[in-house]
Amino acid sequence: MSKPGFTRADPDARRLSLMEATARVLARDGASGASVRAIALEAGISPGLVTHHFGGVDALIAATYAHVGEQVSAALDMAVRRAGNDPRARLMAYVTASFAPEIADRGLLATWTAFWGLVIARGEIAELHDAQYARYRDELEALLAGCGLRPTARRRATIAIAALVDGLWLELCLSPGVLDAEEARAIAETQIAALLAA
Amino acid sequence: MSKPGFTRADPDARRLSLMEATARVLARDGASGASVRAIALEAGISPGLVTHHFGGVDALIAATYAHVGEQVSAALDMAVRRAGNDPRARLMAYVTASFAPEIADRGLLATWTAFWGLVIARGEIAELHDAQYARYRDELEALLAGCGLRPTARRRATIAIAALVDGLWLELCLSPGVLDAEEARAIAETQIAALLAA
DNA sequence: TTGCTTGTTGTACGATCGTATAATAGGCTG
DNA sequence: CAGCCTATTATACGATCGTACAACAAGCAA
Repeated sequence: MSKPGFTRADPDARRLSLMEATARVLARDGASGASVRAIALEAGISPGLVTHHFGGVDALIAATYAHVGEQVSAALDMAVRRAGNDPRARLMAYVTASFAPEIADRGLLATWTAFWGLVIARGEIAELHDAQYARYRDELEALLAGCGLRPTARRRATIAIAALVDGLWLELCLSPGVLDAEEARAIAETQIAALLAA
Repeated sequence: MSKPGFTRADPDARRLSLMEATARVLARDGASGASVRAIALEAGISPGLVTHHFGGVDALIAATYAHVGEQVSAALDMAVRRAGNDPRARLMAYVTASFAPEIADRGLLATWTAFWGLVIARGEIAELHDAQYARYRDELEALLAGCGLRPTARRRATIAIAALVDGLWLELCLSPGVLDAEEARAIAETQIAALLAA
């Protein structure tokens, strides 16, 4: 029983740990610091594995974006499930969860920022963003439907709330001193109330 | 009268042309493509001039951000001035101008994205963002005051509208297919009406 | 145990990065 | 015209980039 020089991991597990390492590097050093070597060092493995498992750095960042998006989506869904059955409470839980410390996080913004940079530089990646954002909007629209908003008004209300939440989230990440999560929640609640009253 | 190998430009003019070249490169190739050599090539000068005039690439990008911010601010002010004297019309002109093709532009988003990346990687640059965004919010708040919004409600209304406009602008840049400038304007108008009615 | 598959490492290569530096030359001053 | 100032160029250097590739070894199958 000699100690092995390295452990042979399941490919999926290795891919997962690489994506998590990428997210950490992105959060710490920003997009320009997310090199293959830095990510491999963070994950505790050799740089060559990035090519082996993902074929390239762009693909790894794209996969990381998708993975982080899944996590965020899961966290929001969890918040909705915990909110009980009242439609209005469910909607507010969804929105409020976006301002929780784990979501309105500068590191998470770094992941998004890096990905937006890829969207611009390489057009084909834009489809990934569109798909992810469409799903986000669909969930929001379903919650709005539950609140009794009539179908013709749903589309614009969905876009409005999504934009408002995105803007509040962005400012919460970039300038935490300007407003806090509670105020963001209060602002969102006021606007949502106005939308549902119409 | 022999043709000169290069023209000796006024330092301020050269700095300006370098910032404009940086914005173009950022728009075309994204943050990762904005290297000293690429920018110098775009500006039609030698790479060494970047160091000479700005001392480094980060400073050039920061200066470009400030410059582009000035231009955007000027464009919004111009829209307000053209709107006449009606306070409500002035506010809507300010907001609507944010969705104009020159502002809701993917290239402009690239500049912002690159800068947000710097904000994360190098904390001292965050102050520049805070200052710029504070000025933006101040202008918005002044327009809201003109509409007769009582002082205690101004702060939150300002943040709400700023966030909404930012979110709409972001989505307009990233996924032009989802909504257009006119729909963004209509959504903003509805929300603003609700805020002013309260 | 033996053999095979393949995850993993380490190294190496060419390209490109940011920046420092010396030489060049435009353009104004006297 | 002579002379200075400095914007500008061209080159060079070390570091780091992404990726390719061959050798190694972990772990399962037989």
